[in-house]
Amino acid sequence: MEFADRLINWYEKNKRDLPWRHTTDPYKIWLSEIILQQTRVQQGLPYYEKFVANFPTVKDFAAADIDKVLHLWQGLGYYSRARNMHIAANEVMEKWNGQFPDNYKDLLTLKGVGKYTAAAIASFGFKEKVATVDGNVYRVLSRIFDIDHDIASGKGQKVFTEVANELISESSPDIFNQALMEMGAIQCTPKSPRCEDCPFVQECEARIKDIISIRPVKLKKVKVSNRYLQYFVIEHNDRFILKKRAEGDIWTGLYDFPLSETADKPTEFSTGIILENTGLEIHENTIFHKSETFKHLLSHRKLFIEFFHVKLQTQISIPDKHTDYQWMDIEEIKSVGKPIILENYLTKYIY
DNA sequence: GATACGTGGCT
DNA sequence: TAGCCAAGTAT
Repeated sequence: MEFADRLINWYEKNKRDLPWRHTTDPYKIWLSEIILQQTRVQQGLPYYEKFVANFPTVKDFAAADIDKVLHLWQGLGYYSRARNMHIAANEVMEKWNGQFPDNYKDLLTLKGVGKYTAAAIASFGFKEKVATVDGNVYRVLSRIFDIDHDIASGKGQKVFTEVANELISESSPDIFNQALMEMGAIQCTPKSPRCEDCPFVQECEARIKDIISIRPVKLKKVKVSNRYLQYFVIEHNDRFILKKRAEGDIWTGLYDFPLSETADKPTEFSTGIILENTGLEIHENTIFHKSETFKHLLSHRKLFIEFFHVKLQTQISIPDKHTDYQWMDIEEIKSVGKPIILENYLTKYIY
């Protein structure tokens, strides 16, 4: 039997029942694929359900308030995905008359839709014969065929894409793509792959050479650096000062508190820092509570975060130069997207 | 091509 | 613990 047929045969017997596998609606395929980028199925599932329920069509998504989109996305990470989806939804409405492009090339023009996602929508939604090449595919193909190209390199990605497009099923490219990724997800896993009942155990070159643990080859190593943040949780009459985070840094578009960042671990609390960074006159005796230091890991940063809860005795107005600051009550705070570490703090000390 | 961009699970 | 990884894309 051909590679594709054996793969699909395995898939039909072993596949998981996932909601986006019951639709060919390109909008829902798009939703699921963006959500699943760099994200485990178990983490993404509830978000998919939420987004489908809140925005049944791309028109609903396009018309939504970006703050609502980011709130729904809260906790999923890589928030540019949500911002780009909002842009892409509007592109679909304006440039494509509300209909998703029906081919790989045109799908690629949508914001946030790269090679993988364009191939996924084109094949799952329109049965176009184009291979989806994701982390699972790299792993499965690198092992079965002992391909030792670095998967982070452009050359490597080209090679894997060519191999996948040679293997892809003529009649069922969509099922083939699902099957190859499913193989990587539940059979040919990064650690402790289930080789015993793998349909390709006989010819898997990495298995034969006993080099499974070093396939795929991934050379790039992310360097993690530290950042030290001090947040000022300024309260008056059950309201708090929040600000929307600007472009060009982590958590763009989410809301957080006035902030002081230092290059090194902060040694002591300084009211001067608050004044300098928030423009707000705060005094030592108004500090109601200083939190423990929260450690928060991003993929490329290690954050050390302290929260200073300040209860103002008299109302102050926000200085003119801080137009991005605003007073919000608890209900408003709950309605906007925030970094998960802020949500954790709020749940522990404020809500 | 290198780097930025989240969060949570697993070892 | 620290590191790796999970259906990537933009710049």
